Amino acid sequence: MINETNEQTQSEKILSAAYACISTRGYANVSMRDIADEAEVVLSQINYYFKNKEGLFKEVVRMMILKYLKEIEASLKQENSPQKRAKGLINYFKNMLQHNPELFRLLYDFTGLAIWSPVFSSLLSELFKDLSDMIEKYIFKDLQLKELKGYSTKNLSRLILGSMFGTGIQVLLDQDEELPEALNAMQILFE
Amino acid sequence: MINETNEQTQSEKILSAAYACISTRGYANVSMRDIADEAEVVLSQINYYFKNKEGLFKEVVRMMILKYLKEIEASLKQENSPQKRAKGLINYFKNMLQHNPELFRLLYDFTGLAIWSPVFSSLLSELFKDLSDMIEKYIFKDLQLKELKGYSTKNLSRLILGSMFGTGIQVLLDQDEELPEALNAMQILFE
DNA sequence: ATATAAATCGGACGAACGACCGAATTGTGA
DNA sequence: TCACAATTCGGTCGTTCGTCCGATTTATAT
Repeated sequence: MINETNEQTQSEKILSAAYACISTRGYANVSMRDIADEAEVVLSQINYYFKNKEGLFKEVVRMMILKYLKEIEASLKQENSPQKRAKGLINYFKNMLQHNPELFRLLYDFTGLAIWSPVFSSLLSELFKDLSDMIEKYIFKDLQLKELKGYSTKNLSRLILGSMFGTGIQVLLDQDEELPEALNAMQILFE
Repeated sequence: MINETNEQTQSEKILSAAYACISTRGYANVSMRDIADEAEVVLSQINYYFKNKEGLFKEVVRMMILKYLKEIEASLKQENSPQKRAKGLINYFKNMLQHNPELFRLLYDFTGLAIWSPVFSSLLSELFKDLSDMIEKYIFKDLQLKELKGYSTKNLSRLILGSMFGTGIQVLLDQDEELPEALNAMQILFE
């Protein structure tokens, strides 16, 4: 009997454990022994399934990327008007920061890793591009040009993505409970 | 003869070397031996002057914080109108990303460290607050309320700071030379 | 049932790390 | 000049890390 439906394979257990460890403690503070323990698996199993630490981390990044792309597209296509879609995106981010900050920490952490490692920089760079394209597609496609005030929708999308990211990290660092409301101000672009 | 003007003391040499190493290779990829070599100093000297690795890194962070506060305030007070000051701030950021990306990398790196370490989170959290207050003071103080469209100047300042930070990291990851222009779109807030 | 492959296991390796120590050297004040 | 403190130096200690290996167990196909 292979792969009973409600049971995780070894490699899945490892991947889940790695995801959990890194998102709660940071990639720099997690060892392969930590992950093996969390997965209830012997250390050498990680090398068996993922070759080395970088191979495992790459899979975790891929997992995270899929999660972001899926969730954000879902939050964007819920509504119809550009304004409502922007609001939906903002709410998704505020919600994540409040109830699932680990996911945002993971993004920040791996983006930091990507700064110094070419292997990860291409992965993360693509994620930011995909997210920006998604914002452009769902929010700006239907807008009349006059509302863009001379700025390209590509740049505006990058700016919106950047403002969410940059505000998010401030929320994470600051215990001020009002800070997430700063994200609302992004709607000023559509008024 | 103590501390000849054009000569660095040992602790200054160590601090400069640490700054250089971390800003070009990331704090996670730099060892105390690397820093000692760069500073042309024996390893144990670092412990003598800074006690331990954390003590040294804290001083580097303090150094970086002063640099940011000083340079950004200078770029803000150059102009007089809120619009021009915003433009000056944007230009400072674009300039830094192009000619001194190490400085931005340093900020991103230590902010990432701050996520997981309480010691650094208070330092970085204060920096973001100070920068946000600075933006509020220099850009929004003179603006009429009607231009704020119901959003608090505090939140708008956080959003502006966040959009620069979040756009900056995208610029760093992406080799697209047009991307820094996305920062210009921030001026849409003042039109 | 048997041979072969896949998976699991415990353990060991060399390398790198931060911290620390005692000795040697240099500087300072009486 | 001398005693004492500050500084500099080379080296070592214990720990942790990622990787790798050989042996054992389990699954698969003939």
